[in-house]
Amino acid sequence: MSQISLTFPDGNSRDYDAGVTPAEVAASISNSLAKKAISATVSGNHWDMQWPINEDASISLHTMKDDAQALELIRHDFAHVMARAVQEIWPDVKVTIGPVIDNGWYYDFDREEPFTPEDLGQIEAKMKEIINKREPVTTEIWDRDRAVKFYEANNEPYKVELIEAIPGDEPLRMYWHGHWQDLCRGPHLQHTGQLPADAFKLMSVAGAYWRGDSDRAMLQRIYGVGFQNKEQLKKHLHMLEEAAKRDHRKLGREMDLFHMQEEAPGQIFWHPNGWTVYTELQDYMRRQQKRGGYVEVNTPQVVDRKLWEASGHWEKYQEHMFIVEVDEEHAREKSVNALKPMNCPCHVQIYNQGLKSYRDLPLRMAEFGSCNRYEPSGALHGIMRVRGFTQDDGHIFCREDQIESETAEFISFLSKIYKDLGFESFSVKFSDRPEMRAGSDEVWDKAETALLAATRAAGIEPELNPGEGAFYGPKLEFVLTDAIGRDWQCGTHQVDFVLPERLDANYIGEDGAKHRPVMLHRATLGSFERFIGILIESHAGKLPFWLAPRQVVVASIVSDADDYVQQVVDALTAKGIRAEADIRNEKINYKVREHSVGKVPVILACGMKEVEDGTVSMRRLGEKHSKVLPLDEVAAALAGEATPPDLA
RNA sequence: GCUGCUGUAGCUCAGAGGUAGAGCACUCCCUUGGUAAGGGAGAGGUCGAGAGUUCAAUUCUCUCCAGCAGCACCA
Repeated sequence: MSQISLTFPDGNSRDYDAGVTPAEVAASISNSLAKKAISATVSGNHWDMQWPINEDASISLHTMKDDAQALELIRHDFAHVMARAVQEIWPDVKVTIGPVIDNGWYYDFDREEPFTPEDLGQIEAKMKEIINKREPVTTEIWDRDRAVKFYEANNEPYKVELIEAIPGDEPLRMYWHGHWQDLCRGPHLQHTGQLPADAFKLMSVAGAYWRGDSDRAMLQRIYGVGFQNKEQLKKHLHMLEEAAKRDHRKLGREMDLFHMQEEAPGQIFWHPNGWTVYTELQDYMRRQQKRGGYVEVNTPQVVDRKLWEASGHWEKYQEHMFIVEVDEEHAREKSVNALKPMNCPCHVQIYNQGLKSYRDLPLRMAEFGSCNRYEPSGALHGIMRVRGFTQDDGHIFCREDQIESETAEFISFLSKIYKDLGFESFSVKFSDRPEMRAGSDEVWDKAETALLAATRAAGIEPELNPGEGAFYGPKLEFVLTDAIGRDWQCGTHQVDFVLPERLDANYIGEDGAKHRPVMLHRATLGSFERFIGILIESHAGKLPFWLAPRQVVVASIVSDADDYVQQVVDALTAKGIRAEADIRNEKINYKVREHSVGKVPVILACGMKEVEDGTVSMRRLGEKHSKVLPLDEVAAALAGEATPPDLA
């Protein structure tokens, strides 16, 4: 038998017979390592303890102390054990797939009856039973025919379909967890007893389409979370509880920012506090846009379907538009209109007024564009996904050779703004051509190449998001995450060769001939609604002082200080600070508590001592102690903090 | 839109086949209190909407509406 050489992390190497498994390698080192080992990395690949190694390689053996490998294996094995538990309890349930995700795993099942929360408890108990049996995990390679026949015999149509979708004729790997088996790429743990029976929890059941296709069967998905030990599980569950406190829907109520109600689903009633945040942010954006060389415009809300047909939106998005029909009773002719679902076609209309010269390009046109989209009911989510919203929209009409510089400029424009708003880092995704699209492949090639090159030139290597582009062009998405880690697209930058063509936009070039401009669609915040939702969650309601709707509450400790409180409020207001008096007949403790819950950043308490000395007792949100300071000093300092970052 | 769950006072929630309760918030009174809830009294609800079963429905059934989680969608 031929020999191979395995190199260990410490640089030493040893010879083994070809076909040696990591389990045998571990055993050759020590008994305890053989027991503790969970998997190996062999020449960079995560390797099952049972898989043979046939050539020279580097090898490192993993134990539960190696977080990345341990968590992957634990969660993956939990998924299998859960599926086995489900089939042991309900043998008629059909299995599908069960991947590892952040913090845990899920597994999709086909079962007539829905799983209930009580079922989850039963499944957990069965899982613990399986884990405690410490049964070996074993693997075998099968050919396709055998696997297909096996699953057909076991009445597992989803597995048959999965196998048939695997290209080529490669042999398939099967895994056994005790007597239960599943088609699986692996790797897995050595035996079920390596799973921490006290470090997992089944979280929820939800529907999910088979293969992510809404035309196919709706399966039942069970989500679980799993960790190396009980403490980490506890920590995770605690983190979820804390995250729930940052939910913008909850804080929106506590801070009296906005509300929503049945009569206007997916639309927001902004209260004075929330509207203060909104307008403060809008003022900031307006200043940024001016500096960025944009001209601001405004366009109609109700627009005849003819324009949407011309732009191509009618065909693709008709179902998702609010339709406004005007009948003969109201007008001489019947017309069908749509509430503007986006601003681009309207901006082209402005562009198309008068002849444009190449000297006019790039033309950067911005609008705080109010849009309405009839979003599917299930998509609505607080103020993050709504049916009525305002984009900080903009379209840059430019020449092809300006795409790169305009993209670079936008990325730096956006980065500066995100930084000002407290987001030092964000992820960038590049989405290319979707299946249903307008424009020829040549045009798409051109647009994708240009956008990607420009992004890389700006020093960003985006994550690829295949097939997720807009119907008229590829896009960059600037993604932020909410309190519990859900991703939300905020900023976007899209290259579009299609709309200018459809809506016949052009300019006169240096050569005196007509040319087609390129349109760059871009939004920085995305929509004020979503961005404010993210802002609230990421700051846990403690907005930066300049954005805080109520910046200072001046509270009297005794009623003899009421007049002084009013003087303090006046002094702060004169400096542009949003200050209000609280001279209610309540104890200072009560006032402090109430305004802390309301996330007011600064409370200035005034008793007779402060009245006599011309001072205030300042307490900042979250701090335990207060400081007595001269009023002038406090007013000057707070005025500085109240200045937006771009004006400071 | 799909699967599942939920809908009772402004908020958080309890409740039962015989037309409802708590805490906080609100109003009034007492209290002038030094940094996260002082005390008392009062007011407040077509129990999401509609239909059905029943002597009787807020409670059971169905339909619709809205919300929550996930999926699908996201110009």
